[in-house]
Amino acid sequence: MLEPISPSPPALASRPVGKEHSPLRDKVAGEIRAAIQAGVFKPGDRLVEDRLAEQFGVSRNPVREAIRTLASEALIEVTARRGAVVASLSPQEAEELLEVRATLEGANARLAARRRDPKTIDQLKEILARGSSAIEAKRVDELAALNDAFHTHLAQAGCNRVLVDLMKTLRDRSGPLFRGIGLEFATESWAEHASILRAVIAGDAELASLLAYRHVLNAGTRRPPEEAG
Amino acid sequence: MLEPISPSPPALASRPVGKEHSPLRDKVAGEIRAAIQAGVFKPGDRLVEDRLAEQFGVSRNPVREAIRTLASEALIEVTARRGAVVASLSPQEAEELLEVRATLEGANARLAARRRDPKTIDQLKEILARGSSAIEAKRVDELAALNDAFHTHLAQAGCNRVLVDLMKTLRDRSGPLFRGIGLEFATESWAEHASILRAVIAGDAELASLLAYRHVLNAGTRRPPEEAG
DNA sequence: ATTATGGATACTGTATACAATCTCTTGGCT
DNA sequence: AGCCAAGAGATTGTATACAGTATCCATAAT
Repeated sequence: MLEPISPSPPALASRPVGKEHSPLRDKVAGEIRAAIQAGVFKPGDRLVEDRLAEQFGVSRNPVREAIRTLASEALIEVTARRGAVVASLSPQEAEELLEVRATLEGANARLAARRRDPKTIDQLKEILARGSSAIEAKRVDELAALNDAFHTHLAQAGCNRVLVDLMKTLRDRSGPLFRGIGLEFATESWAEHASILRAVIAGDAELASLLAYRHVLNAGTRRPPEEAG
Repeated sequence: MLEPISPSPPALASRPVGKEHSPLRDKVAGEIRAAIQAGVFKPGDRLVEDRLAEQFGVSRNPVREAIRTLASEALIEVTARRGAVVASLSPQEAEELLEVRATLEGANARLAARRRDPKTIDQLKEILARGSSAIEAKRVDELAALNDAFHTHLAQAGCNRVLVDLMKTLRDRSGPLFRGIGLEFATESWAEHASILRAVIAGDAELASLLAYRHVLNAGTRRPPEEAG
């Protein structure tokens, strides 16, 4: 998670002839994002450029560019000449965020139900099944990834790229709210996923929209206001 | 628009002791943003770091950071090792973008109607009146700014900061679609603003939402698919 | 003519250096 | 003891340098 980023995955012999390697700023941004999602970097933690640069084995420049990107995603908060800290969600902000997410998830579910793309629906069924198994077997740790997969594929089913990108950003941003969720919560949440998918398959756009909207708000209310900013 | 950015507005004698000056990256980002909105930089135009740095009288570093920010806002498109170009909106993308904008404007109008903040409503009335005058006097050039002001204040009336920021970003992003609008279009659009505000004042949340939603979509359909990407 | 090939040029990616500013501590004063 | 000031250290802001790629054009071969 916090190890140096080799200039390129040293695949075979030596391949400094970068061909399909992404810029360091992207790798760094990805690492920091992952660290925030995983809770390695907690809300309020300072992100010191020198420190990050050293940890990743790069210069400060890619780090600074990564910071700008993450700031635009509201995952971190940057104050001029004072540096960046991991964003905190005040109860107020959390509520606002969930309201917007709910609205967009609702709009997307409506689109998905109108479209009913068989391929994507099959993938959603598959994910749903895997989630159910995980819950039955009480493998809670897998559920965060499966939840993300479900929402990602549902977004794809809506087939609106602007919406896909926005929902992903908002989902990442609201991530800290849902870390370390219990089995009980996960079960309810997963049942809601099933209902949403049923409505989508049935082509019931308004029901799908309403269920998706409430799914997000429900998730918020199940979780008491915490993580003050 | 494209003149050098002095390290700080050279107010009095010399004030290198920066106190309330913003970083160059922000000024540069602002300048580029403005240039895109104003049509000085057109969709597809390349943004060469060296060139920008020289034009603004700064080094490439602030320019690069500004580019990351603008890329996150989807105002420009960056390809690794190939640089940045001003974003183009394909008809498909434009439609998707307007659908999302309409959804969010609708959600926001609903919130605004529930809240009915007197102060903000007064400001909206004022803006509406000024726009009407401008239309009567056929001062079309003022309308872009007034339109933005109306939507900005309507967003404030909704009182959801997440929504405010998102809608602003999407509005900027859809800006190129509405450049150089005719008086006829502006008149229709402004009449819709009046209806929305009436619904908000009446506290009719569902009507306000519907009108705001349609207002955005109407604006899109009045304008034939153009600006291919 | 068309397509390859080579190299020159332009541009982006990354690192390093220095300046400006902030933060925190130390010392002195009341 | 408590508070203000000065200075040292830490950190961000900006500029510059160089390396790695991409792009373009001239030239040559088919």
